[in-house]
Amino acid sequence: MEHLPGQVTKVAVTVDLVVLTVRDDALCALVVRRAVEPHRGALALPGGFVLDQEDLEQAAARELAEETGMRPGSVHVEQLATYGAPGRDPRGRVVTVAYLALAPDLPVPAAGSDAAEAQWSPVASLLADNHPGSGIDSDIDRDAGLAFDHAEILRDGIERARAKLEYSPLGAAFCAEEFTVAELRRVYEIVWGERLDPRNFHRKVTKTEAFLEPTGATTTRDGGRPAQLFRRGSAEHLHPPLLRRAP
Amino acid sequence: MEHLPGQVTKVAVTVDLVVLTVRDDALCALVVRRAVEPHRGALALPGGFVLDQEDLEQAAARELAEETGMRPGSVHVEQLATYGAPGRDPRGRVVTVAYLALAPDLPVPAAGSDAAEAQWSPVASLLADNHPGSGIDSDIDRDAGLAFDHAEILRDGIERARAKLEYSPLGAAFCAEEFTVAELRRVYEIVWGERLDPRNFHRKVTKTEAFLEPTGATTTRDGGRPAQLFRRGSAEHLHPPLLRRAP
DNA sequence: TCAAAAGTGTTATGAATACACCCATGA
DNA sequence: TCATGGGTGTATTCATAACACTTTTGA
Repeated sequence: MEHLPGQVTKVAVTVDLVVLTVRDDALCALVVRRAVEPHRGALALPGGFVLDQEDLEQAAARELAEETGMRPGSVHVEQLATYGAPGRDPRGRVVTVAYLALAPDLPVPAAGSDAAEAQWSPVASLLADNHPGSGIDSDIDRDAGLAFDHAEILRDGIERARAKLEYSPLGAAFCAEEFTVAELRRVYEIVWGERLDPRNFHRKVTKTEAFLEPTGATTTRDGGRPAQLFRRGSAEHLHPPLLRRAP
Repeated sequence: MEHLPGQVTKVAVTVDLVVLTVRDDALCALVVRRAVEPHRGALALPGGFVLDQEDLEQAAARELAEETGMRPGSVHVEQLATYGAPGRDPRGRVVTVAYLALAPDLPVPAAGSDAAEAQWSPVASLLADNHPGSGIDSDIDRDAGLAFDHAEILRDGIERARAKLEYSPLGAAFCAEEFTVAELRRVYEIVWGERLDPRNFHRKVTKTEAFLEPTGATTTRDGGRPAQLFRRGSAEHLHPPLLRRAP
């Protein structure tokens, strides 16, 4: 069945994951410390090569499980974009398909995985104008920013997540199975870096059909008067959208 | 410099183009008739293999020029998504990075290109439930729907275009360099398949800062009272967005 | 003079904002 | 009883929807 023209360039394909969560009042991404060259010692997005006979989506789910121990069930995963500049990997031509994952703040069940220690890191510090790690000279890349073009990928992932909160119910993907309106609001505030009025937010998300599904239970874990607990509703879109100040 | 692990699967990478325009009151896509197997005789999206040392964006621009003769300047191109299911090309593992292009209704300057005849075709007929062309038995695939998974790619491209009209000034990418408000409105109406109030639409697009740039000239080509001609403005976003009925 | 489309004005409706206020709990 | 956050009510502002009406052309 192999009838591809012989001169066709063949390239290695990887998937890379932008796994975001909200944690300690900051938007955080999952990163691993690279154990091998290139960019050994530098931080990078988790990812790896796509296997033979493996779908891209599958590869992303597998890497997510392998490198972070997360169960696909509790995490939203969607394709982000593909990066294929010829020089992006010094080892040769590598095209990477980036995926965006939104996860609740579970303790990284890292232990047991064979990968380098995965850890949550605030995106602000990951992107704080470190030099894009083109560590050709130095032997080890510690503190040189994200490896490869992963800073660009992370930026794109964050922007996608921010935009999605406007018109989809995916903010809930950052919350536990059951959550209060205030917890969801804090997700919005942290992802957007913007204060929202608690009362108007409450009205918006509770009045929008099928956006939230009440569980009947309440909690006082946030202090004050008991708050209703909700699950994510069946709505796929938030219409009309909940807009940020100005994009 | 080649230090990729030897057992890494290498795959061929193509770019495929969803080139859309508005033409004869219908949303149309550019398709080519395949001259070689697989799916010989079937319609397919224009595209081709990414060359050695070529960026993905470059490859998309090159294919656009080669297969359709369009100049990049007059056409908006953006990455759409990547498709890599193991069985999507019978010749072997091929991952395709799809690009979305929005073009004005130029006569396809096809002549002179070495590719198969490119032609505009209404998307409604391209997607009218033909069997997804898995033409294993038949020798020639004429009238068997789009080749490969191109129907899925086309659907994704159309949905992206529809969504983008809501919050970006890209509707103008379907118009000539200079256009009237009514011409822009017809783009919206045809892409969305929905009637818009001419007067409210006029107000919305002309009052939004930097969305349209008046040229000073007028035209009567649409009949009736002369209409002002505009160019696309410098705005990158349309805020607040111009929403469809219900997504 | 008429049809046709451009463009303006006006009112009504609906949603977001801003904020006063009451409610229910733990400490 | 008091601090804390949950939740409701309401006036105001802003944007869109709906539509009457005037303007400017070609036929």
